[in-house]
Amino acid sequence: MTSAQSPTRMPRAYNAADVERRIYQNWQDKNYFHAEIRDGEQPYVIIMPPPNVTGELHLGHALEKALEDALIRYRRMTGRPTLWLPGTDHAGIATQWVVERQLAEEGVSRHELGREEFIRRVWEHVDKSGGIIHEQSRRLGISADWERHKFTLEPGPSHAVRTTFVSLYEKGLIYRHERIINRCVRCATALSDLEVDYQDVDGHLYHIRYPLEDDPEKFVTVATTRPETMLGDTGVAVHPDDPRYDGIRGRNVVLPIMGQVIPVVGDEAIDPEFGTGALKVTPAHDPVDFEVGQRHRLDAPNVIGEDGTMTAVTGKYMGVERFEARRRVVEELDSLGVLEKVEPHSHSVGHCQRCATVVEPLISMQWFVNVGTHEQPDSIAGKAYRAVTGDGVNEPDIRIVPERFTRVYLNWLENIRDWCISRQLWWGHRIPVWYCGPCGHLTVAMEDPEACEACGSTDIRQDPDVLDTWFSSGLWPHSTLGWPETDRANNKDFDYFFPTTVLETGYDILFFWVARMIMLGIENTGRAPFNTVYLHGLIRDGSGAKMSKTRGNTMDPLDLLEKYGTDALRFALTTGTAPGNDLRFTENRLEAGRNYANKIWNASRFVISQMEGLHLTHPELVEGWSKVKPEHREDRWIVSRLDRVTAEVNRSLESFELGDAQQRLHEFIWNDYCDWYIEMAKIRVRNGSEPSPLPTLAHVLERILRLLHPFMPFITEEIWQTLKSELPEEGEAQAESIMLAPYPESGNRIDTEAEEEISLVQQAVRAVRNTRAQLRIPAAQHLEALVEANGQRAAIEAEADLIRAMSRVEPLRIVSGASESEGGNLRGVTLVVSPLVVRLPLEGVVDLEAEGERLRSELADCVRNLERVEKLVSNPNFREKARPDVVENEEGRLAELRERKERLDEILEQLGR
RNA sequence: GGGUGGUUAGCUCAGCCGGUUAGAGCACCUGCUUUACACGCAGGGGGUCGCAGGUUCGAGUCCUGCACCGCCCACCA
Repeated sequence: MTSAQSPTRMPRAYNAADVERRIYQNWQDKNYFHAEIRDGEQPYVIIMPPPNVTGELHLGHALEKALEDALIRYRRMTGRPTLWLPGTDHAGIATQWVVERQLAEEGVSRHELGREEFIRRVWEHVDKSGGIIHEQSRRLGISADWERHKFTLEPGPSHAVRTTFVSLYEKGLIYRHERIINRCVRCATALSDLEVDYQDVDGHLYHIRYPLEDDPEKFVTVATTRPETMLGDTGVAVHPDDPRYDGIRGRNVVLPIMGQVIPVVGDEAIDPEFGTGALKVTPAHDPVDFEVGQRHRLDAPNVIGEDGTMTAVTGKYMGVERFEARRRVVEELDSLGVLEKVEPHSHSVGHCQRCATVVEPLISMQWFVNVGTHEQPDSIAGKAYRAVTGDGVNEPDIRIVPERFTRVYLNWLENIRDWCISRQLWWGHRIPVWYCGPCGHLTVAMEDPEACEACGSTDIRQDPDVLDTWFSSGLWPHSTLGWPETDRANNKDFDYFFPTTVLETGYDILFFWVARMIMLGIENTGRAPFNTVYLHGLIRDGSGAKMSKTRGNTMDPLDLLEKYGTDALRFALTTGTAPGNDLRFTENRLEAGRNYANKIWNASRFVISQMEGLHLTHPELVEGWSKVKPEHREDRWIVSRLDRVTAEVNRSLESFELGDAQQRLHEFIWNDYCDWYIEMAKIRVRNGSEPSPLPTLAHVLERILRLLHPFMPFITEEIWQTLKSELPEEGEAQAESIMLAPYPESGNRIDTEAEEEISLVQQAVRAVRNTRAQLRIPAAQHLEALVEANGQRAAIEAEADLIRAMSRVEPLRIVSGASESEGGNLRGVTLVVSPLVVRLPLEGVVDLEAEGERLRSELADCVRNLERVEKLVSNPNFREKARPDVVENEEGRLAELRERKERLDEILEQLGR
């Protein structure tokens, strides 16, 4: 700790907890996250998916925020005006449910409380716990523009909701209609098709006999999974061509229990293969039956009420809960002798996404958005469709990453139906429609009306329903930016930041949210709300199961960042996965992240300790780093590698390949910089030889920190600030914060010659180390070595110190070729790193017979390869058709293999003597 | 039923437009208190890239078929 070279400022191990809060506070205090409008510059904008107001941070949020923050920090560093706008969703049904549950504990229902008081209670809850998730998000280090935070229920977004409703109503795209919809009897509201989850349930198929009206001895047997609905049957349907029912179609049957006379109709929708081929038609409680009923003008009495109990229509069953009714109806049918049989039957049953109650399809008056079909050019669905496909002339406005989700999106639109947007809830945006008592007119208005706009009566009453939460979320990219105010003088944000750049979210809400934003965004603004949809996958546990509280396999991101550090968590979430793919998450990944952070910390600690107090002023450190090419070969090598990786990382970030970018950086930092370059540099540092490697060490480290900053913001800032204090007070590294420093661009310093020469040195060093390990020669023991340079003499001589130190050979003799080394007592192990030959005089230690064996097998390998490449290169087809650079590559490889073979032949010949 | 993804080292996964001897992390084996780091260093083993055809000078990568696993959507009474 207190050794002479160890800097006192940096502890031995990186301790994330010590630095994160302080750094984040500083970023916030300095207002770095706030986006400024800079006219003439193209902004980069991401609107954050708004979490539920009562939600708490989970790993999915952490992943989403890590990805978005990386994109945002990267663009901010490239100098673009960058906005990341956070927000919160009121989450109608979810929030209402939370508060209702609290009330239930107090033994009160919301109805007892009344609407006004209930809403007051919800606000109370929201005020208390509403900000939690964003407080938690801050721990992730995210650079969102908190000043621009929006909540769906605050005036701006609410005004957008109202404007949209009124405008769609006036365009005839919102209508009220009686329709069969999904109702959750627990939540007491209608649900959209998307809010219903289907699960296979083991049930029964009941076969029931309906006697013919005019011949009671005969009957039609129907099969159903829901016998209680038979109370509402108004027909029986069979296939028009089903010969079993010839002579029965067109006649009537008598509905058991109820005694009603209902017709047998022929309908194409009936599958003769299923059950008995006869379907009992309950138009009010099944979507298929509803359609059949419509086609044959059958009545559709609701026999199950909105509360899930049987209605008055059912007579003695009135008020009986629907599943109890099922039991009793089956019993009664059995006692009547019309229950033919009961078979076990597995089928899919819809459940409320929120509370898992079995949904009840029933006929009800609801509000819908008319989305039209994808083929209609001017329909909502049609425009949303063409935003992604293009219109045949222009390029599409929206690109989806990864691309495969484009088909999924289009496929959904191809089958879309009108969207039920009314919810029988209290928490949300109230539907701005007033019904007139006397004249029945509907007043739909921006301002709450005092009187009916048609007859002037003040006897009006507002629709009690609220809008689907996704209706307001669907406006999010424009409503958060101040739409409908689009005039620049009044609203610069919308004018400047819309359309947004990237919409990043999980693929699981592609339909719920992304599609709705595209539909409503285009409808309202005439433009696609974003250019790119970037989708991430789901986080799963180690065995691939979805994480859920009920499964008990969740991990709390706050615990994890406490234990491993935020940067480690972010690294763990975003590395080693491709866009849109699910991620199996284990603590292993976190350990790897923590180790990585520690590695960077210690490499930096070493470099900084060497620099302390020296006040280096080398040109590399002062200005035009990208133009300065260092003198030393290994310096040129690491700088060349740096420029390569810089180019790759930039390219990967541009194309949303964040995992790729991280992997490349990781490899460069750990292998090239730490394992090789720092070790090489130490030799010169120890020898005190000039020029010092310190400027290059510092330069590359500084660049590494900036390259890595979007992914690991805390540790990079912490080290950067320390490093900066040792650097000259001018140049790229002198921003106040690393997050304001420019993102590195690749310079013009790729140096293939240095890369090849250093690669030779590395191979030679590896070969010697390998030999040591195999022969169990202690690392401390020096070995004599002779290198035949074969054309690389200048480079090898220049790097001799390095080879000596890294492979611990001493003395090291360098000769031009084999002829010079003959006669020496250097028989032992011969290593071929063509064109180099490295000889280790280990006669006696190594069995010459075995050594010959090893070399012969190496030769065999070489020859096999050589033959393959020779064949390829001499193939006229290849020369003609392959890209020139590929041909050149193969030719280079051929030369290399020939050289290698020559060396091996030579050595084997000597050995044979 | 429609759509879509996967099958690559013991495990988890990268591998973009087809082009060196297929990679990473973890795990495993051997050695190492080498003063940045044992959250480490050095070295090593391990893959006929699901199967069968085809296209191509060349296929993990493209096409067809098959097998198995997964996800989404759908009006399976």
